[in-house]
Amino acid sequence: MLSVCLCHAEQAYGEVNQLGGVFVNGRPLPNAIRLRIVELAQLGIRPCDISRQLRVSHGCVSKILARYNETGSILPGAIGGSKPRVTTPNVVKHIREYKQGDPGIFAWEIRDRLLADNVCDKYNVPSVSSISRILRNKIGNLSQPSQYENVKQQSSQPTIPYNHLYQYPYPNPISPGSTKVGSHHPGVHVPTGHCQHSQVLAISPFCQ
DNA sequence: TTCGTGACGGTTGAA
DNA sequence: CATTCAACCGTCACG
Repeated sequence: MLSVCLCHAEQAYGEVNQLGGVFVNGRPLPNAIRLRIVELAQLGIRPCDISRQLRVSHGCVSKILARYNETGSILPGAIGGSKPRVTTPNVVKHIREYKQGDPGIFAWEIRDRLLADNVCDKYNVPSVSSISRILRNKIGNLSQPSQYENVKQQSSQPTIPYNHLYQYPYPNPISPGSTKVGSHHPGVHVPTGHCQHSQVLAISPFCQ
C-alpha cells in the first residue's frame, strides 16, 4: 500500500480501481507507469501479471501494449483540440501561397481568392477572422515554412512532446513523441537506459 | 484464466 | 473571452 510513490503531493488524488491502483479519470496514466508496462512485457511478463503488479486494468495494459507494438511509442495519443472544419491542410496551403505571392494581401482578399480559385465554396470558405488566425498561427513567418505539408506533424515538436504543466513524473524523453514511425523495431527499442540493474520493479527511480 | 472489445463517465484544447 | 465538440483517457464488465 505504501509502496506507491507519493513523493510529492503529485497527483496523490484520483480514484482507486478494482486492483487498488490510483488513476485520474479522463487522464492518461503517468509515463513512468506506461514505460514500466512495456518494460515488463519485454521481460516476458504476461499482461495479466503486469496488470496485477502495477495495479492497472488489463484493458489498459492491453491497449498500451498494442499501441506500442504498432507505433513504437508509449505515449498516449493527442487529447483535445478539434479537427479543422474549414481550415483544411489544402486551404492552408493555398493561403500560404497567396500570402507568399503578395505579402501585403488582406484576409478578405484571400477569402475572395479561395472562392475564385474554387478552393472553397461559399459554404466552407473560412471566415476572415479564421484566415487572420491562420496567417498568424500557421503561417506567421512565411520565410521558409518547409514545403512539405506534414499534415499533423507540425505541432509535435514545439517544446516538450507531452504535458508541460501536468504533474507527471517525466523520467526521460521517451520516444520523441512525434516521429513514431521512426522506430519500427517493436521489441527492441524500449527506452530503458536508466533502469540500470536494479530490479525493474522498484517503483521510484524517478519520483518527483 | 487470459485477453480483446466497447460502453461509460471523464478531460482536453483548437476552432 | 466563453463555448463547442470530437478527439483521447482508463476502468469496468462481458464474452
